[in-house]
Amino acid sequence: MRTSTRPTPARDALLEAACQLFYTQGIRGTSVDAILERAGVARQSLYQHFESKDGLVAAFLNVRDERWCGWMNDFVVAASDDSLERVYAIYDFLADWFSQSDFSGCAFINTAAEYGNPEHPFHILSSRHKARVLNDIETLCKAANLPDHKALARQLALLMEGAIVTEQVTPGSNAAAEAKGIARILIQSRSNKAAPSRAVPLQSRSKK
Amino acid sequence: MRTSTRPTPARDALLEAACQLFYTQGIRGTSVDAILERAGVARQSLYQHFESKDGLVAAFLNVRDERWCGWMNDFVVAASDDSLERVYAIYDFLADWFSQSDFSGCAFINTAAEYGNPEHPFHILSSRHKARVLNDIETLCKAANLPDHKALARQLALLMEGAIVTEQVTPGSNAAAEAKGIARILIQSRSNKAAPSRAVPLQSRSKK
DNA sequence: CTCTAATTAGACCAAGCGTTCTACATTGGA
DNA sequence: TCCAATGTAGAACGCTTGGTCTAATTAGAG
Repeated sequence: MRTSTRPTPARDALLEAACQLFYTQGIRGTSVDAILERAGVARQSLYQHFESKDGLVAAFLNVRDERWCGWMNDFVVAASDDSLERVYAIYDFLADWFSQSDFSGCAFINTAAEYGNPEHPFHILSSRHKARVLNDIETLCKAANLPDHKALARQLALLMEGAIVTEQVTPGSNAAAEAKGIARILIQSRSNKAAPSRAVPLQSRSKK
Repeated sequence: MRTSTRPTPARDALLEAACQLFYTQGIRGTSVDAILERAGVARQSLYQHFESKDGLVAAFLNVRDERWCGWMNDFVVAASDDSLERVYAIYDFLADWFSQSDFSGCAFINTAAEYGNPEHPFHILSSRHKARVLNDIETLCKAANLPDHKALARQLALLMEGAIVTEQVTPGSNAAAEAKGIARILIQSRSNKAAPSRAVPLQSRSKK
């Protein structure tokens, strides 16, 4: 019998249970039995749709990547029409995320922590996800006409990581607001630097 | 038979093996057997000196906390006599750490990732460690006479976390230098803010 | 020497793990 | 109606896990 990749009720339930459990309990901390119970699905169904537990993990990481990037992009687009405000909205998105009751840090940071070897397939998926996020942030910075947008995006991404783990290790530390404050300083200092004259420009570069 | 807490060759070997393996492979990813083999010690010795695997984990987290903070403080003290330079040296310490062949991120971030529940004893130890680190950074900022040193320390700590996970998930990303660059901007922007006049001060605050 | 504590080697155990297998029920199109 | 796909329930397998037990050996202090 071959493992089918087509979506079906059982497959969906498994993937959904996997998303919740792998994220909140960790991968090694989640047993196949726990997933089956949560999904309310027979043992055989798992191995009908996925090669193994590891196959289910890979599927989880892929949908998590897709969904998370979608959440962030949807949020910043909904947050404002102004492209600079959208950059700042990244950190409002974080604050929103952190306040969710099942927030357990970044699934990909956690996965990279569990599978420390950078050659491990799961670790590779994690760094690929981070590359995509960086790319999305670059796009936002470019849209806002921010100078040196690639370097800025790297800085903003680092702030994001810092906020995520700070809030994870020490919940309630308001790390999203902290990161947003730093981002503001970075962006303002960059705008100043880009100004041709030695004096601080009095009018702001963006329209509104 | 009672578990002895006094240091002895076998106990030391166990703790050392635990430090290496728990750090690089994760806690759940390290079996008792693997520790015994690495320590070159009999099974019984483990349970003579530690209540259980979890007891050994707790011991590991405590010595890791002690050692890591010691490493950082020793590094910044050795780096310079100038108290401001010592603040910046935090990120040189990170670069040094990242370049070590067994670098696997922060043991405490990893532990908090593995044990997501904030009530879990290991998670609590992790956030306690981060509180100590924050305190050490505060002390450095205060020594450098930096205005609003507690708030600044929080920012610098967030940068540190960001650098650590960035380098962990994506090795070779030069995250320590990136974080140091941001720290420089933060500190300079703070110094400007503290200056009484509207103009940018021309002479630097530190002597060298 | 002798007592005591530390250590060793390895069998052993119950529980959990991921995985496979068998057997049966449901269902929807050809 | 029949077929094939999809599902269920649950036993079973082989391996690993953390932890216990027994018995023998080592080594330092009085």
